[in-house]
Amino acid sequence: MKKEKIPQPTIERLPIYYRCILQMKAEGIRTVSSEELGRRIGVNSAQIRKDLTYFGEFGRRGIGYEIESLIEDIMRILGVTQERRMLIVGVGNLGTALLRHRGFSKEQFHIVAAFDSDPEKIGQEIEEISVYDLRLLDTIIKEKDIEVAVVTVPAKDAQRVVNQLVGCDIKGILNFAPTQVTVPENIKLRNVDLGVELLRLSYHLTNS
Amino acid sequence: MKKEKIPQPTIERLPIYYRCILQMKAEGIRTVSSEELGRRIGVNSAQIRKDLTYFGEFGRRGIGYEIESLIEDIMRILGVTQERRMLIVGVGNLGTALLRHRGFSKEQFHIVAAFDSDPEKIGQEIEEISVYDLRLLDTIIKEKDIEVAVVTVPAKDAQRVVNQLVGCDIKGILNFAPTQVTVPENIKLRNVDLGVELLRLSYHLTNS
DNA sequence: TAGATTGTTAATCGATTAACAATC
DNA sequence: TAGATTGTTAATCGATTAACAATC
Repeated sequence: MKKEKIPQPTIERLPIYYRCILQMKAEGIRTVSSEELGRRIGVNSAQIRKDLTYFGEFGRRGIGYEIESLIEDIMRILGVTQERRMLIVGVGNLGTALLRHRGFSKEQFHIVAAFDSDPEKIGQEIEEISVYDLRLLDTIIKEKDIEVAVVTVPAKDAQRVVNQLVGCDIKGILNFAPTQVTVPENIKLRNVDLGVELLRLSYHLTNS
Repeated sequence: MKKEKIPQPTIERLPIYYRCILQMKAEGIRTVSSEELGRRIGVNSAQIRKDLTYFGEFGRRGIGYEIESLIEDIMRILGVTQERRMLIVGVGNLGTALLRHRGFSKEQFHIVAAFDSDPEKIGQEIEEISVYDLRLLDTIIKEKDIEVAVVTVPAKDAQRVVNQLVGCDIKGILNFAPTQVTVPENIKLRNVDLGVELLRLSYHLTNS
């Protein structure tokens, strides 16, 4: 689909660029050079130019990048233009917070269903989103045409839930459970592990 | 303090190794080879051996690594042995979830105070942790000898709060606010941005 | 034209990995 | 001794960055 392989670090940085230029737009700025953008984000300006040219030529020599159009271009690259329906498995503290969190279920991602196996929680509504029995996963995913799953279950249940999701043809998973899970390579998996982040912080606090 | 510079990717991986061998210990496994550990985590075995030898010689040729002692060694490297007192600024959905989240405030990190500027929230207790007026930040940090701050305030307030924290001699910050904040270089900062993770997932879903 | 800044090449830097002597 | 696996070197791979022609 693409001519040249995009380096993983480039992909990791793109959303950061996107966030930064959105903020600049809000500040009323119209145009930005790679130099200025790099300064704000803390990366080399050549890096930014190179990252962007993997996807096209978005700047004007002597001028810089027009913010309005760069936003549109990066939106297209990231696929932000396409709406995506999302579910949450595990309506504990974190899951509930993410359900309530305005801004998590915003932009293109919409949480449309929640799941738990606790009978106390099943049937509840949180922010107008129904909590379903985990056993209905397959039915509801098909019914509501859901592509993405957020996993906020305890570590011990994570792999089982992920297996279930994979079986239901979910395309992407954002895993918050503090454990390594595996998926077939056609499924996109991203891990967000708060404990691991604390350990990394701990390392830096200890060794400096 | 260290002879050789430790590569950043090595530091990022160490907590992953730690998590994995903790789990193996729980499974009753006594010894592991770099080959087996690499297979579980999904990295090359030479990578693991190299990462570990930045810090010492922990294995035995022909045998592998003894899990019990490797855990102790990595704990020491990560500084997990040292208890650290932590606060949360911003008692919204996410902040409250983290306060309640058993396991976040476990191991060496203990949440000992929470802060907000909303009079409705100030004075409350969540999981036996008091919510203080943000203006008391300096006093309480000194009083309770707090080193680490978790920031869960809205994006627009993040930089101001971070500046306040820096002024109070906080040593490390875990920032959940979806915005780029800057700190002096002697302060350790880690960003966890859920929105950015969703954007990265979006990229992979769109381009594949 | 002069100044600014991109897109791109090529050099540099750094991280990963294959290979193997050391050794359990 | 034979087999396994580490620690470490050196080769490979890939990412970052300096430099500059193109061009606004």
